[in-house]
Amino acid sequence: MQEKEVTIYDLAERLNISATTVSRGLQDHPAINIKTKKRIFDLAAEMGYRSNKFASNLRRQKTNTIGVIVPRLNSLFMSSVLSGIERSVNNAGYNLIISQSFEKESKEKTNAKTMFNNRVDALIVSLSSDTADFSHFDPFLKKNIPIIFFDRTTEAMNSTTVVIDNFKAGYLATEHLITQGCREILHITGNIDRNVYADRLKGYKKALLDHQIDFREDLFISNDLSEGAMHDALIAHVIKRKQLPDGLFVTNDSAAAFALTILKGAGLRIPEDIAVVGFNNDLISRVTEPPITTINYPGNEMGERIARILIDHLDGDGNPDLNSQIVLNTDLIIRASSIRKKTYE
Amino acid sequence: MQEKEVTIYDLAERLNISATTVSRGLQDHPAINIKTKKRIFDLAAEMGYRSNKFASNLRRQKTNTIGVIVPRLNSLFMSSVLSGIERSVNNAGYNLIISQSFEKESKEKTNAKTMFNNRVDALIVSLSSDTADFSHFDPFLKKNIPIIFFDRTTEAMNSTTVVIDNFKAGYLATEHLITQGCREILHITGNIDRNVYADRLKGYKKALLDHQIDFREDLFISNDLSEGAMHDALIAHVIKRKQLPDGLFVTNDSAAAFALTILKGAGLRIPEDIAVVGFNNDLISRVTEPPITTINYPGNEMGERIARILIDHLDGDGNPDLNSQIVLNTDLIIRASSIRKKTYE
DNA sequence: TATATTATTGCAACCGATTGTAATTTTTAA
DNA sequence: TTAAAAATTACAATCGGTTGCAATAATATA
Repeated sequence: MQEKEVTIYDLAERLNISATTVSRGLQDHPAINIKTKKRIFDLAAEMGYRSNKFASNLRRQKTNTIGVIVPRLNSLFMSSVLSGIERSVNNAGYNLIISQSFEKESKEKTNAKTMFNNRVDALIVSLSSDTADFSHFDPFLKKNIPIIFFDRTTEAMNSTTVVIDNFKAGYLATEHLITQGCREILHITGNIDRNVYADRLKGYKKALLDHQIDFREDLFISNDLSEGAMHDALIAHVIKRKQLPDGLFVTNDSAAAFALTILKGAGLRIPEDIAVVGFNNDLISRVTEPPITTINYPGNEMGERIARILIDHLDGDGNPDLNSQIVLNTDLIIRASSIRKKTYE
Repeated sequence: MQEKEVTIYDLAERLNISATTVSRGLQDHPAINIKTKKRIFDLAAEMGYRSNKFASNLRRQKTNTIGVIVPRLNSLFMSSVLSGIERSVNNAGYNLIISQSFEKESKEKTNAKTMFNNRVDALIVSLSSDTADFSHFDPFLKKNIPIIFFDRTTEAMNSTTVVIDNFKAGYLATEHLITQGCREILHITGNIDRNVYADRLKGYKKALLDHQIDFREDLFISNDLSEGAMHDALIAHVIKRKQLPDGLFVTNDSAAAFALTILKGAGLRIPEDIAVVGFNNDLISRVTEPPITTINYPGNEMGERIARILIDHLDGDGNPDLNSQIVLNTDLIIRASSIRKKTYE
């Protein structure tokens, strides 16, 4: 039942030419006569030939595979990025192996090892929130396998990074809240060892500074952004203590949506009591009541950008200057969760 | 700079034994003396040896890779399933290649071809919504490569399928609305050539029947569940025509959330005017106002189940009875979007 | 001590494609 | 018509493990 696999030797035998010629013919090598190529392709199609990637990889020491390690797949942002990467990379003849770290350094290390053993030609990484040690990427560097970090990056390794301007985004979000009359703006974000959160925080602080508002430690919370964490943060630290801020800037839309729900559950009005701004422009930010003001995060564009850089590098002559810092632009998307002043006042 | 790759021949030479013994030693072959094994492992670690999967795959004609094709990654349900699959499959020493069809048959076909050429040991598929032709799976069948369909399945190929009881789920959702006093229940779902939507529709119809409510064609809409489609469906067909239903059962939570937002935007009260039930128990169903009653879809469990079946098959003696139909249980999760009667009435 | 068992290890072919170099054929130039 | 140049094609080694079978070493049995 199991059909025998067709090899270039089978094709060669049937065509009375050498396997070499078949191999070159299939690769459209210029040295092969066009008529011969046609005969090869025709027979290959007829016999249902498929190239054996392992033999090819083994010989060429290249896999045409790119590994991706991300914290999680389940956000609109992440799947947009992946979508962008996949499209570009596929067109260039590469495959993707995708894995999730589930925000854990240990899983990220395991994934990296797997990618390494699978001999990916390049690695694309968005770091897990608690990754502090980067030694799992050393093997790639040693073998000159390019790594690109995006979104959650690090300066600890000087690879290429692709990010948005998180500082600006944090600034815009905060300034918007200030413009809307907020003076006590709570900022809830992730592990500030991560660039994205650190930079947003810097933007937040700068906006406060520029508007003569003092930064207050008690208006800054760093947690894992889970529903439970948001609940604890808002209920225990804010609501029960009657330290009601008048603005809330949360570092992602899911967490912002949790926050919104929790605050409403506590009887607060959004945006009248507390104006809320999220981050990412995930679907979820548009279906809450009120919909959430957020930062647009151009995932697709980011993905395509990443792919292009890698492909140019891999298909080019591998020039080693693969450590540029690419910063994409972002915008603020204003929705009802933060509008407290008429624009035509 | 580029470090030379260490092979079993390097190890063999250093240990003064044959490559054969090294190979067997690394595989923990019983014929190899335990002391020899230790020497091999120690040296391997010291020299930074890594197995070359291509050479191994080439020789063994097996890749230890499992392919996954899904419509999209960006739903809590899908990423739960993948998470479940990945965990189990990783433990058993397999890798995953994941790709998205973006709900398009053409992309699904391309993905399938890629998987085939990458010689995955098995394929896991949730069909794109418009896949009507299944010939892209034929090559797998011919080569006895197992395929498991989950969620979006087909009976056109007799492979193993893993699904939830969509009929029951549809029934429960509908009956719940009826219990809440709804009599004109609009059902919006996807392409009913797909089992999931067809079965939910059957459940919907049966529930109506059991409660002496006639099925009305005008209370059934099949579309692509996008925001635009929901908008068109609700605005054009329902609201403008003043055919106000009193219940709405939407086949996934994102679409239900869109619907909720659109209806509220049109001035309708949920659940007083229209009670709403979604499907999947995605995060989004919990943050709308009101939160949406939905069907719990145990993604993780489904993923682990799929992985177990495959691994048992692959690691076992490949007994060919790989065409069972597995149906997982589901529940209704009641939230405010559908509660119109006090439970203690 | 001789012989039979059992435990270890190694030889050599093989998986299927790729590629430097050489050989052959075809085309062009003299 | 013949030598030189260009176009095609083929030989054979190579990539790095894997595995059937033979060979050798160690241990047990008579």
